[in-house]
Amino acid sequence: MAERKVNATSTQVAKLAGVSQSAVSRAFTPGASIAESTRRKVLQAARKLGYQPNAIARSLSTKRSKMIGIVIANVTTNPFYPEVLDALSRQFQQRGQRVMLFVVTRDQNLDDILPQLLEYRVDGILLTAATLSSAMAHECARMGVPVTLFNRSVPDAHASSFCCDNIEGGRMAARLFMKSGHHQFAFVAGSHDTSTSLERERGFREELKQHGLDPFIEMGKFSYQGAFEAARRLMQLPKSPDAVFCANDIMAIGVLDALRHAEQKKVPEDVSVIGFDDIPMAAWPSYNLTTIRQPIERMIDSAVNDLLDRINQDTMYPKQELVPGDLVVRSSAKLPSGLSSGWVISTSENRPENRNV
Amino acid sequence: MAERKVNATSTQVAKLAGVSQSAVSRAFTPGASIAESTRRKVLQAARKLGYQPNAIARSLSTKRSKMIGIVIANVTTNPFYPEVLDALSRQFQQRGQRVMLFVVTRDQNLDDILPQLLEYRVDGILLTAATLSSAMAHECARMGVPVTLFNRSVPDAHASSFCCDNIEGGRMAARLFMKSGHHQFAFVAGSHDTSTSLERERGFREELKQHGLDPFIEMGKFSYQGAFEAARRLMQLPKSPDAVFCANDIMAIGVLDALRHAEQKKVPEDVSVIGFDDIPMAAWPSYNLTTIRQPIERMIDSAVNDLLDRINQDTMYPKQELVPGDLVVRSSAKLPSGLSSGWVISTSENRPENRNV
DNA sequence: CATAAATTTGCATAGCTATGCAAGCAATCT
DNA sequence: AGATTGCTTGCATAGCTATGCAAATTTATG
Repeated sequence: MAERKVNATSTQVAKLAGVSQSAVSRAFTPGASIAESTRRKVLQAARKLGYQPNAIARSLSTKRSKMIGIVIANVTTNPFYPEVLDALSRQFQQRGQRVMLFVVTRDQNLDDILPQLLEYRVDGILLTAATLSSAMAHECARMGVPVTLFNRSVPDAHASSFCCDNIEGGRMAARLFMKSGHHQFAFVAGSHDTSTSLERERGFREELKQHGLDPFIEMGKFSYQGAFEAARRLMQLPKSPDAVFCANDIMAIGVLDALRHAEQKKVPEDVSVIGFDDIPMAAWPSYNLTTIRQPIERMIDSAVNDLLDRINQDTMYPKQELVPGDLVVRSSAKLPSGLSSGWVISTSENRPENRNV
Repeated sequence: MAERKVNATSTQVAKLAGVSQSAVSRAFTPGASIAESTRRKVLQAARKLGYQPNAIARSLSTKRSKMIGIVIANVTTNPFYPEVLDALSRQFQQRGQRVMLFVVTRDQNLDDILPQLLEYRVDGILLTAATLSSAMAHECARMGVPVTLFNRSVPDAHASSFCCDNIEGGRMAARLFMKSGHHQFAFVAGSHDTSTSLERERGFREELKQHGLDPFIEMGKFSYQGAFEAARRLMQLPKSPDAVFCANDIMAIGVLDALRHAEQKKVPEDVSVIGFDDIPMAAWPSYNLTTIRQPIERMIDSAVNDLLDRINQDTMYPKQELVPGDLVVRSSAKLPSGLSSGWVISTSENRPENRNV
């Protein structure tokens, strides 16, 4: 590795091409004022020297890093989040933004890591499965860095937020259970301090309450294993539930496995299970999970657009958006008469399941 | 968002603290020559102005961005990779490096995206589930940016590479199958141009060949769905296999589901299945997959250490490391006499399965 | 107390690119 | 031909921090 040439600079390229350093800069700036002939000269010299513009220097000069900070949690415990990360990364990439990534644990304090993003002068911040302290929200606002929350509702008006309509999702689950004649209901929660879990629980509860019903609640810790154990506890109850709604799919799958393999229950004959998210595994024949689908692509599109818009015009106000989820009917929950497996029930239209992923 | 203060600079802090700009810089540089009393003055002024050092400017000045470029694929199709990403991100974070992330598809050409990393002057590059053209390897070497491959063997000597011993893994699978009296063997490949799949196939083949045996090969496209279909094709064969080794766990799970739900086969009574990776799902009671475990943490540790070492001393040569995998015995493959489920067979020791994740 | 040694400080500059401005130039119009 | 217009170009500087070096200050030593 002897030759380790030091990186060429625009000045060196300029010298070789016989032009000024400004010309080199302009040759690499789309839309800059430069004659086609000199641009060619510059590019040729650049190629000869292996020159590549220095994005760090550019960032310093333009005060735009073209980097977005993404903070994400649960990436190994819930397949929904790799899906989100993939879509986000692809979108930003396509819109000319780089991604600075932080993978955190649910209990990790963001107040330590947001400063690290701000230090690099990211143009915007996107938080997934993570919450924002209001001190930090304020700090970001002060630095003029817009923040968007994905899948968490917003603590104050300093940040945008894009969520699935969790409350309505919970209601849909409750309605489906009731229509198909269940009697004992249960909710397997993720945690007691996460808006997604709380809201799904609330919708579920409220809808049941209108019929004078009340669900058991068990804690599934947002994990397969936690939900597995929660299901076992539920089955110990004197009046064990025949309808279990879970705060997400990975927990629903844990519940299914516990029911079938540890409790000798048949699904959906003995117990019906509904999840939330519609991760790819939900469609596997081992599970065939009835669930509320979050329209990831649409949600991500909105979130990315909002963030980039707010980066480009700092007059814009943060926005809160609620995207409706779709009930995907498969066979982990008993069907009411008139409904058959393989249908997607959305607020606007119903259609056979036919997913392109 | 009226007040959007412009970010404070070290010069402003210096003025307020009544010291020079250099003093401010030194106050934020661990180990710099500065009196404790002035450091306190500086920090106090900094707090008052909400000053935070500008990492972009620092990078320009020090010629170290403290950023690592990570390129990763398959993040939604194989749970192994979220696991890898999580570990990598955590490790780098802990060692004071930021992560610039690119999520790619398997067919995407890295030659378009590596320049984007180099443009930001990342200190090093880590590629996972992605291959490196030798032109790009050369380019990185020329820029003095070390590259490490994770889970891909190396195309030339310009990059380090950390892999599980795939060939030996394939051999272990073949030996287990043969010891427990199987007769027809099959391998479900990922793709024909990926070193992991090719090497696992090679080990499997070679070991069988020593006993005059030869496996069927089917293509599973590195996905659940692809392997599901591959399994169905295998079962159409006149002498359908009773022992199927898959290039990874997610495909093994696809095969299991196809056997059970589409082909009415019992596992392992009719067909034995072995996977590779030991993703968390492999331990779920629905699957109980016998598999070759890749020791992720150990591999990541080595890879991260190697990369950081090469960043700090450019005299070091790239390294190729092969980490042995462990055979994890569960119940998706018939057991030879004397072996019981729940054991981990490694090259150095055998022990009951007891995993801390 | 005087001197040597060690520590702290500020000055000046490097690191690389983008861009406002004025000057240069060619093309167009009258 | 002379005046206008519009495009290109280079100059000079800003953007923010780190650091070698010499000067200034403090501490230790005899």
